[in-house]
Amino acid sequence: MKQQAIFRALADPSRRRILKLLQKGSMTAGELAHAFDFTQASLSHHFAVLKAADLVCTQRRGQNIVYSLNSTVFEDISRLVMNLFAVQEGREK
Amino acid sequence: MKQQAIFRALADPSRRRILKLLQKGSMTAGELAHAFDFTQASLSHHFAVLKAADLVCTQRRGQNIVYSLNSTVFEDISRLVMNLFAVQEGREK
DNA sequence: ACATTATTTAGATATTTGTCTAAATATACA
DNA sequence: TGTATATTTAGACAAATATCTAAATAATGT
Repeated sequence: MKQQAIFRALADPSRRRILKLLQKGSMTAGELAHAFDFTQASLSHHFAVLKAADLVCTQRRGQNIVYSLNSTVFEDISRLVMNLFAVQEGREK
Repeated sequence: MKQQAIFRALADPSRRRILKLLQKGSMTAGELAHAFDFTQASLSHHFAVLKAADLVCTQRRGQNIVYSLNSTVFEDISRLVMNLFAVQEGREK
Protein backbone atom coordinates (compact mmCIF):
# COMPACT_ATOMS: atom_id res chain seq x y z
CA MET A 1 0.00 0.00 0.00
CA LYS A 2 1.51 3.26 -1.14
CA GLN A 3 0.72 5.72 1.57
CA GLN A 4 2.25 8.72 -0.14
CA ALA A 5 0.57 7.96 -3.45
CA ILE A 6 -2.78 7.72 -1.71
CA PHE A 7 -2.54 10.99 0.17
CA ARG A 8 -1.18 12.78 -2.87
CA ALA A 9 -4.01 11.47 -4.99
CA LEU A 10 -6.64 12.61 -2.52
CA ALA A 11 -5.17 16.09 -2.29
CA ASP A 12 -6.64 17.29 -5.57
CA PRO A 13 -10.30 18.30 -5.68
CA SER A 14 -10.86 17.12 -9.25
CA ARG A 15 -9.59 13.69 -8.34
CA ARG A 16 -11.85 13.53 -5.32
CA ARG A 17 -14.70 14.47 -7.60
CA ILE A 18 -13.78 11.64 -9.95
CA LEU A 19 -13.97 9.25 -7.03
CA LYS A 20 -17.36 10.54 -6.05
CA LEU A 21 -18.64 10.14 -9.60
CA LEU A 22 -17.44 6.57 -9.62
CA GLN A 23 -19.42 5.83 -6.47
CA LYS A 24 -22.51 5.76 -8.63
CA GLY A 25 -20.97 3.08 -10.80
CA SER A 26 -18.24 2.49 -13.35
CA MET A 27 -17.71 5.02 -16.12
CA THR A 28 -15.60 5.20 -19.24
CA ALA A 29 -12.84 7.77 -19.51
CA GLY A 30 -14.92 9.68 -21.99
CA GLU A 31 -18.01 9.78 -19.81
CA LEU A 32 -15.97 11.03 -16.91
CA ALA A 33 -14.37 13.66 -19.11
CA HIS A 34 -17.80 15.13 -19.86
CA ALA A 35 -18.20 16.04 -16.23
CA PHE A 36 -15.14 18.31 -16.35
CA ASP A 37 -13.97 21.33 -18.27
CA PHE A 38 -10.46 19.97 -18.74
CA THR A 39 -9.20 18.33 -21.85
CA GLN A 40 -9.37 14.59 -21.96
CA ALA A 41 -5.60 14.53 -21.75
CA SER A 42 -5.66 16.35 -18.42
CA LEU A 43 -8.25 13.97 -17.09
CA SER A 44 -6.14 11.08 -18.23
CA HIS A 45 -3.34 12.44 -16.10
CA HIS A 46 -5.60 12.44 -13.07
CA PHE A 47 -6.64 8.88 -13.82
CA ALA A 48 -3.00 7.91 -13.79
CA VAL A 49 -2.49 9.46 -10.38
CA LEU A 50 -5.54 7.68 -9.02
CA LYS A 51 -4.35 4.42 -10.48
CA ALA A 52 -0.88 4.83 -9.02
CA ALA A 53 -2.59 5.01 -5.65
CA ASP A 54 -4.73 1.98 -6.45
CA LEU A 55 -7.84 4.01 -5.87
CA VAL A 56 -9.39 2.99 -9.17
CA CYS A 57 -9.19 -0.01 -11.43
CA THR A 58 -9.51 -0.08 -15.19
CA GLN A 59 -10.75 -2.53 -17.68
CA ARG A 60 -10.89 -2.22 -21.42
CA ARG A 61 -14.22 -2.76 -23.13
CA GLY A 62 -13.88 -2.39 -26.85
CA GLN A 63 -12.50 1.03 -27.60
CA ASN A 64 -13.42 2.27 -24.16
CA ILE A 65 -11.59 2.05 -20.93
CA VAL A 66 -13.89 1.61 -17.99
CA TYR A 67 -12.91 3.08 -14.65
CA SER A 68 -14.27 1.87 -11.36
CA LEU A 69 -13.69 2.50 -7.68
CA ASN A 70 -11.34 0.14 -5.97
CA SER A 71 -13.08 0.04 -2.65
CA THR A 72 -10.65 -2.49 -1.24
CA VAL A 73 -8.23 0.34 -0.43
CA PHE A 74 -10.88 1.98 1.65
CA GLU A 75 -9.87 -0.06 4.67
CA ASP A 76 -6.25 0.87 4.13
CA ILE A 77 -7.10 4.54 4.05
CA SER A 78 -9.25 4.32 7.13
CA ARG A 79 -6.38 2.70 8.93
CA LEU A 80 -4.00 5.40 7.71
CA VAL A 81 -6.21 8.16 9.01
CA MET A 82 -6.80 6.29 12.25
CA ASN A 83 -3.11 5.92 12.76
CA LEU A 84 -2.61 9.61 12.24
CA PHE A 85 -5.08 10.61 14.89
CA ALA A 86 -5.71 7.76 17.25
CA VAL A 87 -4.13 9.24 20.31
CA GLN A 88 -1.87 6.45 21.35
CA GLU A 89 -4.16 3.72 22.47
CA GLY A 90 -2.73 2.29 19.28
CA ARG A 91 0.15 -0.16 19.40
CA GLU A 92 -2.12 -2.93 20.66
CA LYS A 93 -1.28 -6.22 18.98
CA MET B 1 -14.43 22.23 8.04
CA LYS B 2 -12.07 23.03 5.22
CA GLN B 3 -11.94 19.87 3.19
CA GLN B 4 -9.32 21.09 0.75
CA ALA B 5 -7.05 22.41 3.50
CA ILE B 6 -7.25 19.09 5.30
CA PHE B 7 -6.39 16.92 2.32
CA ARG B 8 -3.64 19.29 1.25
CA ALA B 9 -2.16 19.24 4.74
CA LEU B 10 -2.13 15.46 4.89
CA ALA B 11 -0.44 15.16 1.50
CA ASP B 12 3.01 15.98 2.81
CA PRO B 13 4.99 13.27 4.60
CA SER B 14 6.74 15.68 6.96
CA ARG B 15 3.41 17.03 8.10
CA ARG B 16 2.06 13.55 8.68
CA ARG B 17 5.16 12.86 10.71
CA ILE B 18 4.51 15.95 12.79
CA LEU B 19 1.03 14.66 13.53
CA LYS B 20 2.40 11.32 14.58
CA LEU B 21 4.89 12.97 16.90
CA LEU B 22 2.10 14.95 18.49
CA GLN B 23 0.20 11.75 19.23
CA LYS B 24 2.61 11.17 22.06
CA GLY B 25 1.73 14.50 23.56
CA SER B 26 2.10 18.23 23.00
CA MET B 27 5.45 19.61 21.92
CA THR B 28 6.91 23.05 21.43
CA ALA B 29 7.87 24.25 17.97
CA GLY B 30 11.50 23.90 18.94
CA GLU B 31 11.17 20.35 20.18
CA LEU B 32 9.40 19.38 16.99
CA ALA B 33 12.10 21.06 14.93
CA HIS B 34 14.75 18.82 16.49
CA ALA B 35 13.10 15.81 14.92
CA PHE B 36 13.66 17.20 11.44
CA ASP B 37 16.55 18.28 9.29
CA PHE B 38 14.77 21.37 8.04
CA THR B 39 15.28 24.84 9.34
CA GLN B 40 12.91 26.02 11.98
CA ALA B 41 11.45 28.40 9.42
CA SER B 42 10.51 25.55 7.14
CA LEU B 43 8.91 23.69 10.00
CA SER B 44 7.02 26.80 10.90
CA HIS B 45 5.60 26.82 7.42
CA HIS B 46 4.35 23.27 7.89
CA PHE B 47 2.80 24.23 11.20
CA ALA B 48 0.91 26.97 9.41
CA VAL B 49 -0.47 24.51 6.88
CA LEU B 50 -1.54 22.14 9.64
CA LYS B 51 -3.17 24.96 11.51
CA ALA B 52 -5.01 26.17 8.44
CA ALA B 53 -6.55 22.71 8.31
CA ASP B 54 -7.34 22.81 12.03
CA LEU B 55 -5.31 19.69 12.54
CA VAL B 56 -3.31 21.19 15.39
CA CYS B 57 -3.89 23.81 18.01
CA THR B 58 -1.35 26.12 19.55
CA GLN B 59 -0.94 27.76 22.86
CA ARG B 60 1.79 30.07 24.01
CA ARG B 61 3.67 29.14 27.16
CA GLY B 62 6.25 31.74 27.96
CA GLN B 63 8.58 32.08 25.03
CA ASN B 64 7.45 28.76 23.63
CA ILE B 65 4.55 27.89 21.46
CA VAL B 66 3.11 24.52 22.28
CA TYR B 67 1.56 22.46 19.51
CA SER B 68 -0.96 19.74 20.12
CA LEU B 69 -3.15 17.47 18.04
CA ASN B 70 -6.64 18.68 17.47
CA SER B 71 -8.31 15.31 17.56
CA THR B 72 -11.76 16.81 17.18
CA VAL B 73 -11.22 16.99 13.41
CA PHE B 74 -10.57 13.30 13.38
CA GLU B 75 -14.25 12.58 13.04
CA ASP B 76 -14.52 15.06 10.20
CA ILE B 77 -11.72 13.37 8.35
CA SER B 78 -13.17 9.93 8.88
CA ARG B 79 -16.41 11.16 7.44
CA LEU B 80 -14.60 12.72 4.48
CA VAL B 81 -12.88 9.48 3.66
CA MET B 82 -16.04 7.50 4.21
CA ASN B 83 -17.90 9.76 1.83
CA LEU B 84 -15.26 9.28 -0.79
CA PHE B 85 -15.49 5.52 -0.72
CA ALA B 86 -18.75 4.48 0.82
CA VAL B 87 -20.33 2.98 -2.24
CA GLN B 88 -23.62 4.73 -2.16
CA GLU B 89 -25.33 3.35 0.87
CA GLY B 90 -24.57 6.87 1.95
CA ARG B 91 -27.25 9.55 1.79
CA GLU B 92 -29.14 7.99 4.72
CA LYS B 93 -30.56 10.70 6.92
C1' DA C 1 -5.22 -1.54 -45.45
C1' DC C 2 -7.57 2.79 -44.17
C1' DA C 3 -10.42 5.94 -41.70
C1' DT C 4 -12.76 6.78 -37.33
C1' DT C 5 -13.26 6.90 -32.46
C1' DA C 6 -11.39 6.48 -27.66
C1' DT C 7 -7.72 7.03 -24.89
C1' DT C 8 -2.98 7.78 -23.42
C1' DT C 9 1.75 9.70 -23.85
C1' DA C 10 5.13 13.41 -24.71
C1' DG C 11 6.67 17.83 -24.32
C1' DA C 12 5.88 22.68 -23.06
C1' DT C 13 4.36 26.09 -19.75
C1' DA C 14 2.33 28.30 -15.71
C1' DT C 15 1.12 27.68 -10.95
C1' DT C 16 1.80 25.80 -6.51
C1' DT C 17 4.56 24.09 -2.99
C1' DG C 18 8.70 23.20 -0.02
C1' DT C 19 12.83 24.92 1.41
C1' DC C 20 16.27 28.38 2.39
C1' DT C 21 18.28 32.90 4.43
C1' DA C 22 17.47 37.12 6.52
C1' DA C 23 14.56 40.10 8.97
C1' DA C 24 10.68 40.78 12.19
C1' DT C 25 7.98 39.83 16.45
C1' DA C 26 7.33 38.33 21.04
C1' DT C 27 8.64 36.91 25.62
C1' DA C 28 11.97 36.64 29.49
C1' DC C 29 15.29 38.44 32.36
C1' DA C 30 19.17 41.39 33.83
C1' DT D 1 16.06 49.51 28.42
C1' DG D 2 18.93 46.10 26.37
C1' DT D 3 20.13 41.36 25.32
C1' DA D 4 19.11 36.58 24.67
C1' DT D 5 15.92 32.95 23.21
C1' DA D 6 11.88 31.12 20.60
C1' DT D 7 9.16 31.52 16.87
C1' DT D 8 7.11 33.43 12.71
C1' DT D 9 7.08 36.25 8.40
C1' DA D 10 8.97 37.88 4.00
C1' DG D 11 11.18 37.16 -0.15
C1' DA D 12 13.82 34.23 -3.28
C1' DC D 13 14.45 29.97 -5.66
C1' DA D 14 14.06 25.14 -7.05
C1' DA D 15 11.17 21.18 -7.49
C1' DA D 16 6.66 19.25 -8.11
C1' DT D 17 2.16 19.55 -10.17
C1' DA D 18 -1.78 20.73 -13.30
C1' DT D 19 -2.95 21.95 -17.59
C1' DC D 20 -2.54 22.44 -22.58
C1' DT D 21 -1.60 20.99 -27.63
C1' DA D 22 0.06 17.67 -30.62
C1' DA D 23 1.40 13.12 -31.53
C1' DA D 24 1.06 8.11 -30.50
C1' DT D 25 -1.49 3.80 -29.51
C1' DA D 26 -5.34 0.79 -29.76
C1' DA D 27 -9.72 -1.07 -31.22
C1' DT D 28 -13.65 -0.90 -34.74
C1' DG D 29 -15.79 -1.06 -39.07
C1' DT D 30 -15.41 -0.49 -44.11
